[in-house]
Amino acid sequence: MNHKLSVYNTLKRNKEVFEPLNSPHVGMYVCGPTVYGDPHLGHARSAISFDILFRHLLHLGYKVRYVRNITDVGHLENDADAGEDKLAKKARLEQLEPMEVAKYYTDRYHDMMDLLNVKRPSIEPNASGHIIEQIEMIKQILDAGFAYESNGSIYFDVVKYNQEYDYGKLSGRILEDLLATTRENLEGQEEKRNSVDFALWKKAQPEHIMRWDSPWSVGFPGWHLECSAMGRKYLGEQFDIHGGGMDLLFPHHESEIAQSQISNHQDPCRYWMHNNMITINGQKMGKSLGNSIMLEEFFTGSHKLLERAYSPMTIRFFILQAHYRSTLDFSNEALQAAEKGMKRLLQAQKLLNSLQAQASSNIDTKALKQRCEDAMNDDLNTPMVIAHLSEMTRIINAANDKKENLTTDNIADLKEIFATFLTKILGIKAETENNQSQTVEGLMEMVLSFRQQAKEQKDYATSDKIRDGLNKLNIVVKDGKDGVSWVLND
RNA sequence: GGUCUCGUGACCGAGUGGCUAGGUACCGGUCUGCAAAACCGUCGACAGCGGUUCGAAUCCGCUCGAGACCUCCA
Repeated sequence: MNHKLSVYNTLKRNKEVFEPLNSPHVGMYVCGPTVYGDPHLGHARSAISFDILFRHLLHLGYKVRYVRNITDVGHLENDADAGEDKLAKKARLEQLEPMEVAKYYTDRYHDMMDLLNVKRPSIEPNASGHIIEQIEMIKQILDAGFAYESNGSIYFDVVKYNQEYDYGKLSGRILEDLLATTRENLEGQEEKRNSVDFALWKKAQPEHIMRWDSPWSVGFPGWHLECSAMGRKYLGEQFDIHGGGMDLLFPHHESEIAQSQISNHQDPCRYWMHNNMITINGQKMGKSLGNSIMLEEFFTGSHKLLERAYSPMTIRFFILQAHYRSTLDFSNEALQAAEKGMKRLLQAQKLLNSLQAQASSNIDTKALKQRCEDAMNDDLNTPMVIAHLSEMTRIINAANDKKENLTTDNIADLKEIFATFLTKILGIKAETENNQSQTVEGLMEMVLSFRQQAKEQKDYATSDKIRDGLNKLNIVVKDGKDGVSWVLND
């Protein structure tokens, strides 16, 4: 097994060699979506970033249990007691059962992730299905004396915690600063001892639909608790990797650490990994800013900022062209550049099957493969892998033009490299043909034979008419030196 | 206001001291009845100022600019 993988650990603010607690097993938890809205580009970035990690760990031979939750309860609208459960609020607006909304958007999320070729996690627990585990954890924290009850709600005592532990070790926050900079206009703070305290359990208001019984009140769990409870249940008191978007770093992940320290007497995980945001005109794309573009809008082109539709694979490749810890700026131009670049790689991969081998070569394909391995092992440097694949694409094309020699072994190596890195790890594959492709194939062959006939008779008026007509149907005819071919633009 | 991150050629985006990724666009070429596509090639940058160093996009300082978190957020 290759042990050279290093990852950037937010906790240490440095790259570290990855060493699992119980090799070859790896436990990995990633914060999943809140299912009260349609998935947008940001969801894709997080899911794809950790999909790459998942795939690479599998490639390295690890046995990975990948847990990604579905948040279907718990998030308060704000920290005030007026905070109505997000799902319930949405449900009221749409006159639907809360769980109906959750199911609908969970399915939507799955559909979009499938299109993006994101592997499904090993376990995908719902917060609503783990109320008992969450109550159990609250009891432990209460017993330890780090939480208190106030009017039926339970709060985590952050100030007390910070006297023995470090609330801020992950996010770099300093408690004094937090206490000094808390906003004054938030209401409902009177239940808390300190403004920084966060809810473990909230008593439900009468109009609150989603509610569960507990020793303290009929209510619902606080918003940091589900990940701690479900992570512990499925991965143990301490596991290897916890991931999520950078915007979850504080207070969500910081609070998870506090909860685990008290209930499990240790950090929940050893490596914290965070993907960066997607920006639009330099600003974070986010639901609250109202500037997010839904994934379906990309696939159909139905958004005013989109010049046209972009396929799921284009979106995936676009995301992988940037490192997961960098911000990535959206633009039509960048998307189209990604699309062309991706098609070029896929074309080269296809070309490998028809390449003629030569007796000797001065291309070192073993070294090229190692460079791809090294790039992935260096904190998942997917843009570097793509750069290497582009270099190989140039070589493949040159070999196809008889300007470069490749041996049988070279070609086999290249096939393996593309299959491993492009297909298996980056998860980039040719868009699936439509199911009528056989018919279309036959039709095209026939139409193009007519055109060929016209051309041979120098009847260019007819041949161009055929070509222009096909163009209008988004079929591009390509006259190459080895005959005619065509492609259906999407 | 506090904490932090970032500023790379027309655009996106790698690169933590010397060998100056990659993609797209542009331009040139190959191919072609023409065109498109495809392929090949070239050009092109490190926000500004100062410092450290034999040598800096890369380290340090300052200035300017952008952004993130501190409130639900991938």
